[in-house]
Amino acid sequence: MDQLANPSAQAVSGRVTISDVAEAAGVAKGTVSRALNNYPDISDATRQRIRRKAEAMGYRPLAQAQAIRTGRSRAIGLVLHTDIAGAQRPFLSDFLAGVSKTASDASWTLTVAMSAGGNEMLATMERLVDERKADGFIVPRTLADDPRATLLRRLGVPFVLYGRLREIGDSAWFDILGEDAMRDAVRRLVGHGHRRIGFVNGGSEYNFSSLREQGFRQGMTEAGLSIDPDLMAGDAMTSEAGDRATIRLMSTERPPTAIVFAVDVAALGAYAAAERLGLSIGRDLSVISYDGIPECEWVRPKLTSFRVDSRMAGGRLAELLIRHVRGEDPTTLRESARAMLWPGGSDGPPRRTTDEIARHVRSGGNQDSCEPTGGQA
Amino acid sequence: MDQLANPSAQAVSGRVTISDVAEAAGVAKGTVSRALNNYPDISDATRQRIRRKAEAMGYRPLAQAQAIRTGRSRAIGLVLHTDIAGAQRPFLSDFLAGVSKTASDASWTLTVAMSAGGNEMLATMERLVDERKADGFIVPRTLADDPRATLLRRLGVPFVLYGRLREIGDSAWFDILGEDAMRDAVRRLVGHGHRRIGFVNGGSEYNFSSLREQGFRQGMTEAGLSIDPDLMAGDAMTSEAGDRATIRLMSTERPPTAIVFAVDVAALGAYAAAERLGLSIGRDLSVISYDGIPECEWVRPKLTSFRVDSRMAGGRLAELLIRHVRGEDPTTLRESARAMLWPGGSDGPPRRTTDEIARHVRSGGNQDSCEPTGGQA
DNA sequence: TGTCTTGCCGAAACCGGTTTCGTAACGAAT
DNA sequence: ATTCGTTACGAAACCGGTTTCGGCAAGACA
Repeated sequence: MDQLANPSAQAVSGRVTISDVAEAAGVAKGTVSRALNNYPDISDATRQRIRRKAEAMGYRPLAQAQAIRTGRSRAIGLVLHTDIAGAQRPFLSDFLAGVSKTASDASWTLTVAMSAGGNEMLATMERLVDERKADGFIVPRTLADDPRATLLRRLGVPFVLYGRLREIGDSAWFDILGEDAMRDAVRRLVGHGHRRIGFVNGGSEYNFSSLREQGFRQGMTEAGLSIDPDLMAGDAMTSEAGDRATIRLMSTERPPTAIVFAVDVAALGAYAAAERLGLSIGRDLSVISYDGIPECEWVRPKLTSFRVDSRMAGGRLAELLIRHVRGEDPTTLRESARAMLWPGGSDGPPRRTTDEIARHVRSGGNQDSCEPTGGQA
Repeated sequence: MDQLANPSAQAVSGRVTISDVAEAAGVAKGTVSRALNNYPDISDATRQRIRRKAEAMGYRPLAQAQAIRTGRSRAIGLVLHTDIAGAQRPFLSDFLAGVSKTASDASWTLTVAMSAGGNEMLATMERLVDERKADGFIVPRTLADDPRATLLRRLGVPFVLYGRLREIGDSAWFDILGEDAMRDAVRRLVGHGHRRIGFVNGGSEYNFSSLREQGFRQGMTEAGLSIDPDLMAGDAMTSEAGDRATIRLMSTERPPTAIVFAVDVAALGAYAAAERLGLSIGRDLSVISYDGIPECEWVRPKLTSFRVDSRMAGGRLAELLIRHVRGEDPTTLRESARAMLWPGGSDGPPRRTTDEIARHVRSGGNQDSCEPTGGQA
């Protein structure tokens, strides 16, 4: 007799409540709640009936109301740094797209906050938890020893790391295997014929830096190349730092013919450095980097880089977090993916020997900087 | 006798509730609520006493609980496009920083969603309202005739536009005066000595495009220059489109010596076009653009652009929205700001006449592309 | 056949707030 | 001294859910 719910019911009250469903189904509202939440003490027949009825009426529980009892509001928390100089900027849009798409498909929402790092960030997270605006967090840019993880563990709040801690513990995480990319970068350069290869790492506070260095070392070892400490630099998270590091490496007794960068923005600094040194990127100096920021496409020659699919990463992180909040064992919520090589014109066979480059640099460079700066159309 | 609240109370229950405050103050919880929400039927003495007590106990009302009665949860909604090719990417981080900083200072939070535009986006917004995850919206990238505004008006949900509608109505908005920037760009070029100046506009669906064109036209008129329809292009929202538009303008009978772009990404396309045509940006062809994306700094010569302070914009928008939700008249919630000139090396005095350029282009360009491509260190 | 489980559901308390309603106390007006 | 109107607050209903508690009926067991 009550095959179809009155569709106007929704229009009248503005929204279908659990009481509406209960009345329509002829049961108590507590029963509806338990039926929909899969309590074991509801018979399958009743559960199905209520479920169908709720569906037909377009009932969707109000997360807010659930939250005041359950403490959970189906919201993913994401707290970003305001300050890191452009570090996360390029990926942010894609990353958010991935997170929010997955979230909204699961009827979750995304609460975003920004803060200036340090204790302020921890306070922000605590406030979000306290106000029940976030059931759990995605923790981007994992540090080797991350205070955010420490805090969230203490609070008993679920979280998923984007990256891996030095001490993993029982945390859930998703990460891109930057170490594999660095190794493959070396392989590719060796394949071009390079023998002297430098490495410019990112900030040592990030755990990814040590992983990427490991990857670089593995690649060198595999190729039977020794690692010259003079050709190793670190803490380059800006183009200025990348510039300085490049200058340093190229000013050594026996400069490299190729440099692997752990971070794109640092690699961009190599372009400025090369310009001043009168070296041509892609010919005199090969560069391979990591991240795949859009600027790779703008510089000439285009920067060869391992591209990270930030959107996919965001999506995976969101799913892992939701499952964590729902109670799955975090140690089973771990995934990784690989970065994809995006070839530009910034790497290729060495056109000058180490000695030629060294001489050129020592002579002040720049005399023949007008030779075409490589790169295709 | 009860000077200081027992700080452990908070630790015990995990959170101070309104009942805790009521008990401590010796009043009914309804009284606390009314006192804190400035109901007129509470005496000043009582109000002060309760306020101080609440303060001392660190009471903060749970937005969720308030929401189920009031319908408002102190959350700003922001729905972004997933697809617009990188169009919003560079600003997003700063913009979010501005929004969330202002929001959190007012104890508000930010709910972010992304969707593929069109009806899906409208549905997303409606869902957020329905689930009380957003009390109002910031509407970025306002279209000339924006369906989001139509929807939100119909739903009676407050919103603030980032940009201006063609038909403003009674909407609240914040905007950067792109028209002033375009006018100033023309002035600057005229000051350099340019007489033939082209204009490449953004997408006609955006209202800012017609505003910026107005600004360009005003600048030209002011300088006593006529506007050649052959030197006007539009709908360039990508570097490819900017590339094509540049080629078209430079292939006319009497090509321009300078082009004003309404959008940075389009202006970046001019670099590729100039490369193929054998023209040197900043010498053969001056370019001024608008937005101030980070890529301006990476290209050579650096792109002269009017920089938008996205962080400030986000902050202002958040504040206007909060005030709107709190009941202020939206027609009083309107602000504008100016973009700031960020000079690069992409514009300067014309080094070649229109005719020389025309000859060069017709001859296939490219023979003397090796001349230093301008730009300082 | 009587009792003990067990399955299934209604009733009611509860979460942390807001809002309505009713009334005690007080001063002013009659 | 009544009556009346305010003022200021307590009590309780309410928002839309969840969860506890208890009881009825049917099946299991003795």
